[in-house]
Amino acid sequence: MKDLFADLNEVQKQAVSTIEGPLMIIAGAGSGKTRVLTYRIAHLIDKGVDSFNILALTFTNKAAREMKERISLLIGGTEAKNLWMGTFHSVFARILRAEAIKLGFPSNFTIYDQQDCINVIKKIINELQLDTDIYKPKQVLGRISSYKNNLITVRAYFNNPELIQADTAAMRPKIGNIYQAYVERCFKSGAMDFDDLLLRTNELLTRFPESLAKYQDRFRYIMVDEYQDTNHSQYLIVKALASRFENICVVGDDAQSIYAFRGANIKNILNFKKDYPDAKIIPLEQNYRSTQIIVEAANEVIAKNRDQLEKNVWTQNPSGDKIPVYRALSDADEANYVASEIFSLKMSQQKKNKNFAILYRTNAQSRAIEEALRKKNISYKVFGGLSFYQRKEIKDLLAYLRVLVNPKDQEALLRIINYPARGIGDTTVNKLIVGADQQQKSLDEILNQIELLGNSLGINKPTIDKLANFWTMIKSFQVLLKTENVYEVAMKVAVTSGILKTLKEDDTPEGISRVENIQELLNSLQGFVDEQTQLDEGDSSLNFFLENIALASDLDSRDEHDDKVSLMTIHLAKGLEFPVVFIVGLEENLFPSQMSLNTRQELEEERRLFYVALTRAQEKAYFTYATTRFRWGKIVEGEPSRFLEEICEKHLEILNISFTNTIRNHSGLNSDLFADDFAPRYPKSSDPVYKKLKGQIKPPQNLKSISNAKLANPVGGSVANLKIGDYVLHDRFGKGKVVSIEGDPENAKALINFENEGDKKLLLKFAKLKVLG
DNA sequence: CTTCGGAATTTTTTT
DNA sequence: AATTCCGAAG
Repeated sequence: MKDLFADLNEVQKQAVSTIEGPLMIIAGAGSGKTRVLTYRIAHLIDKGVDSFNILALTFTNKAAREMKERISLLIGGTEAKNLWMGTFHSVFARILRAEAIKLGFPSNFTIYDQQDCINVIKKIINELQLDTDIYKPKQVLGRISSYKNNLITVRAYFNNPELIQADTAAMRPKIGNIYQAYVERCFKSGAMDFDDLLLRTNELLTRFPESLAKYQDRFRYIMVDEYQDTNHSQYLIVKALASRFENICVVGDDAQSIYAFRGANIKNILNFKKDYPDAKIIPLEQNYRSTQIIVEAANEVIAKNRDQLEKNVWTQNPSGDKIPVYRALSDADEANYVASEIFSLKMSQQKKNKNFAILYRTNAQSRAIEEALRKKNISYKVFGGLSFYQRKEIKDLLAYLRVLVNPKDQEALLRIINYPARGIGDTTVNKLIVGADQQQKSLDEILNQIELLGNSLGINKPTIDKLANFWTMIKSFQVLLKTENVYEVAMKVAVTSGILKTLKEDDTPEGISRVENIQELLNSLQGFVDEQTQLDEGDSSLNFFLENIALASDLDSRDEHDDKVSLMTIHLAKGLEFPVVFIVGLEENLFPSQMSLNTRQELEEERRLFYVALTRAQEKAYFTYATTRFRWGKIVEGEPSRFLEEICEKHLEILNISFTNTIRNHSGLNSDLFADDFAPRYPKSSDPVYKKLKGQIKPPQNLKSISNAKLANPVGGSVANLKIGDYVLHDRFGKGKVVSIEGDPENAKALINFENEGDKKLLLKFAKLKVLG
């Protein structure tokens, strides 16, 4: 066993060796937090603590896996095997599987992702005959989610006049009814959403003292990483579990709290000392990651925030390069600058692709950058955005698998009942739903007896047969599942259901890629089976596979051996580090986001986000912004982000025109700003409620948007005379050859064969093509 | 019941 | 620009 203390500084040693009682480690950016955590766990085990009694909650599953590996290396042997490590969601999902029956859920409950939730809410809003302009499904879900995260159940909601009052004041008095219907429907479907995984865990621990005792006894040592981003629900779980032994160690940095929008409560970390008056607090302030310039610049920005714990992050590292600031003329220009900078650093300093990260505020920004990197043949990987498992074809096949595991999963069932098309239309589906409602049965129970019940539901004979056939097919898959492994079953499903056949009929590039995606899903099932069967206590059930997917994040698939530039949102970059980091799109209304300018709290979160972004960089950071950018199908003008102003100029290397000349005076926030945390949100004037109630009120004009007509049409003479056989250059698709042209001159479309992208049909008016000579 | 095409709507961040 | 929604024709 290796000497655990040899490569730690004094403060880190203290943090590692304090193992009893409550402890809060305030870990500044780059201060060796992960090292402390791993060593601390290794130290615990070294001191004779059974790894079975340790619970460590991390932010991603991948972080957990890696930490576990490192611990195994430190202590050797298989001691670390029993460690329970993972995200809140995955750890408690596992516990809930074992305990679900107590809560009235089947142990094979489904986990609904956000899209599933939104679909359920949409249906409810329609059924209640409410207006989806006022009750926007996504917003409603956000509201429900925040209730759940604050442990406000439906009953608690209706018992709380203040909440009802707040929603009524916001012109949305029916939120409670939607909430109620939503919870009922999830329950009937045997489904939990992400928030339920935490809420129901709380329910389990409060309603069943014996369960509480069991897990308190098991988890004698608890560690929570990224504590600043826990929400109230998570906070209560931790508190309940830790209350017996109080061996609770939380690690976090209030300056890096960036998930308030999904309920994270920065007060959890700010109030730790109140919860545990005996708590030791150890600040880790020495940064080992970044150059002095980067650390100082980051400190300058974060200092503008009012709500924070005092700390002083410093470094002994070399001072390093100034941070270049590039002012781009457009998003494409910005992307090209980044790409050529990467190219030249690779040449001059032998850097690898994987040494670079490009960080942005919104996923949509990746497009322009991808294009620029492709042009320079720099290989990259985009994280986040629309993930593999959210693609339609994947969700379709997964829906079949979900129904096999949990036939009550209504969302999945409705998704596949007529896909591929088998003549079961909306009319029939509605009859089924109404029938199920009247008879107090679930859809699968109706389908089980469809031949008996169909007539009384007003379904005609041929349709009954179709339903019966469909259901027999599902049943046959279920039988198969008893003897065959999940890969074989999924394969069978893909073929027998007709999914593969339907997809193969489409031979457009998109269609072909859909088939490939299905293939990839099948491969990953195969991989899952192989992996799980090799493990001693592997679980190769379909149920477990689906759970893994539901809770997987895109980051979990990150492979350090892959030599690729990483593109991701700043949120996703939390906890990572890269030698060179580009922070792009530093413009007002983009970063800080337009949506975050209403309250001081929101603006401060954007600033923390900036802090996170900058502190990812080890050797060199770059800032870029664009004066015009393609957004929402329009060209929009932008001005430099206020965050650039907040950094002392001596740390910056202004590459072209000084932004300080162009910067406006940011008076700070928009109108009625200093809204309090819990003040009810009154609808803004742009809110549809106002339009509905008071007739057409003009929304505030976006001052910055320029009419499309002038700029987006640089066709000029050249493209107007486009002929078949011409070679053209497209902003995104690159070089291509014109195959055909159709339509009147005003709205002419051209079919173009692009070298890298295949055939595309483009409207010339918008395509911004350059004809190559 | 299905399919197709035009219209409307949309953009923050995610376990 | 891209996705989703909706209505009409088949």
